[in-house]
Amino acid sequence: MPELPEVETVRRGLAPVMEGDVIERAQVNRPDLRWPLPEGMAARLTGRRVLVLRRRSKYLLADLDSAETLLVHLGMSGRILVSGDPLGRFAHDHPAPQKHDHVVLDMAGGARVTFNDPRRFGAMDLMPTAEAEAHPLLARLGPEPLGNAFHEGYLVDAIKSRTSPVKAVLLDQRIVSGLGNIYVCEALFRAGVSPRRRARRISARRIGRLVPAIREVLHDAIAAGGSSLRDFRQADGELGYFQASFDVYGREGLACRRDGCAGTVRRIVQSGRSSFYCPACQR
DNA sequence: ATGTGTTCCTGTCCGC
DNA sequence: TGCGGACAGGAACACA
Repeated sequence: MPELPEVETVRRGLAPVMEGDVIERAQVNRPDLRWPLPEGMAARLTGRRVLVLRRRSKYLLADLDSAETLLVHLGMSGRILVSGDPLGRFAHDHPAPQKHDHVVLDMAGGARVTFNDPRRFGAMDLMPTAEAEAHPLLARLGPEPLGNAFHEGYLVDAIKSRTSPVKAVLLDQRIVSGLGNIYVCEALFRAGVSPRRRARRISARRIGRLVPAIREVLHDAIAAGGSSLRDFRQADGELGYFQASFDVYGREGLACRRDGCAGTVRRIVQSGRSSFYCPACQR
């Protein structure tokens, strides 16, 4: 579910109530998500001050004053909601507990941070802050798509041996980290590249269009507070609204939105996932 | 090394 | 209303 823009939206919502504040109480309602939760997680979080809330790819990282870092991944259906914020930035009252509220953090300042994940594809872990980048889930991630290390020369080199369709290659987090099914489809549309095209068969010139297309669609989505399909919410419970700007994702059978294009958006399945594209303007 | 299919889990939607 | 099947924003894992 949440891709980079949604995770960044959550981070921006959580940072004002978590950074600098102390976790007064940590309630852990089940022993596992995708994997077992770390040993003694509740005790290791209780009384700890959150120094910084960072994002790496689709992971949230909270650096604590115990020199440990809490890693959170939202999987497909994970949500984090804030309530009870005394400064009025979020709902003042705590809502009734919901099914699948797996972890609840009460901050000393009054805010409550609730992690809810029906499908439990999400994950949490705790590690020494100094070893965060070496964590197995983070160590092999490719560059951030919005960072300086992601550029035309890098991408040309990274995919030059890849014979898979570019759609599958851009979903590979080792190539570039943070894209998911929606934003790969949308970026390929903006760049005019077919999701079916073999990665190594894309000219450098067209890769030169793909890189800014990826950056732009992510920037646009972050500015819109992410995309809300089914269950994504910003930390304050509001819906993101980027889904209204989708050109192809979920638009099977509808008219291509590019000016002057008479094409119809198609859906195909590639390595088990839906791809949406306009066959008339993506080559 | 690279490519592909399966799997984890719950919920929703659509057709009958 | 109920039931079965398809599908869902991820990504580790097993195996060709």
